[in-house]
Amino acid sequence: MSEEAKPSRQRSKAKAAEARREILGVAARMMREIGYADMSLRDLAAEVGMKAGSLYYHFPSKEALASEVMRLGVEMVEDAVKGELEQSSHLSARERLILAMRIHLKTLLSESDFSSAHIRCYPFVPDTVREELKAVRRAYNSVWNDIIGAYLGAAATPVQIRHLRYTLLGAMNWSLEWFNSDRDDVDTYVASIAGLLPEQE
Amino acid sequence: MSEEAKPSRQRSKAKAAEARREILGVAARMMREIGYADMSLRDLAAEVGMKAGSLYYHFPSKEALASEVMRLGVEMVEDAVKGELEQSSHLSARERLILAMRIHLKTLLSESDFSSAHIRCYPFVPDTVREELKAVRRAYNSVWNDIIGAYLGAAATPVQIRHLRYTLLGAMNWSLEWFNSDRDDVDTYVASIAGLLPEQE
DNA sequence: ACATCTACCTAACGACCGTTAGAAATAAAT
DNA sequence: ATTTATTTCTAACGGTCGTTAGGTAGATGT
Repeated sequence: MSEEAKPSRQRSKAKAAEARREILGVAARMMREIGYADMSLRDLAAEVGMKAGSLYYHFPSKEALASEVMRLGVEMVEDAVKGELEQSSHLSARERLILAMRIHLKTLLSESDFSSAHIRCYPFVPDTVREELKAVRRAYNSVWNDIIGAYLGAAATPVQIRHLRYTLLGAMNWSLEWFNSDRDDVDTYVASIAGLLPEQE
Repeated sequence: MSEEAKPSRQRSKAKAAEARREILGVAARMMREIGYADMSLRDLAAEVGMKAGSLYYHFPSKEALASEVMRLGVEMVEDAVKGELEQSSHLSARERLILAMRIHLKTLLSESDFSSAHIRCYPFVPDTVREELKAVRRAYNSVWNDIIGAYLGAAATPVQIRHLRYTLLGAMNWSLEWFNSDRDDVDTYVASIAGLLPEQE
């Protein structure tokens, strides 16, 4: 309530923040669709109703913009997965794993251009950007290590965990290459993967 | 033996063919490493000891060059997988599936820059190139449909086959993002995936 | 010997790129 | 009304890109 009535100094800062968010959103979509290299700042600016130079009021460089898009992409899936898992402590380790897959896939395929932009662009983004993303990526990896470790049980070796993580994340992230929301359904595909995961004793 | 003594008209044509092959090989490696957009024809030419314009003696455009690299990439895995399967008709459907995975992965990770270039660059290559690749890609997909169909048995539905294909190809192709030949081993990873594939009755 | 063909080079064209300095516009504060 | 701060624009810089036209050195053919 007091938000809208605040002194106008705040309003203008809110305006800048909104422009920033819009730039990030458009950048995420463009990176997902055409990649980092082919995303020109002139095209990006045009889509948010600006000229290329004006973007530099909000971001110091194309690399910094892309880096933020991709960092948000990891944080979004991580928050979604962790948030859902916290509400589901009553589930079995296997059910929690399957739940995590469903959330990861839903975020990727229908909710976050940021996450899909991260996955698609990571291999070809400048080294400096990849370096900046190392920490968030490791954090998200460790989330999956926990989930999979709990599923495989105490006898699981680190390499077993790592391999299963690669297999499952590969099976999920690869969906960016084929998933068509007109034809495909996230829950059906998750069930299909889940069929490969036996109950552990 | 008569090859080296052939009239020099042949020799010169062989020279051109060799330059062509070298260009293709370097292009494949560059596409895998830095992507289609960041591969400049000047850099590519320099690596084969030419100037950029000279590439146009061998290829009509960058798109055509990339298209040929990627087409060869599919044909290489396809030939490797089909060749190995033909020599292994005595194996069970499950064993044949696992064998196909091993060959696909080996080709991808240690033998063919062409195949990995295809996988990595496909999402961001010009539409015209993707269009040209539709046929070879469909052909390779149908190879996997056959293998997986035989594994799942007569009761398998098309969507079951498709989902398992996506899962397995995703798990394999994703290895381009993490596989490190100093630390990882193809056979070990294949065994890990195979552990998820139960024997069918 | 001369002519032809092969494989490459030189030099440039026009287009687009990320980025920057400084002006202009818009809104806010006094 | 004037000053101040915020946000965007203009216009350009230096650079790289794919591509092309025309030239050239050397091998080949007659």
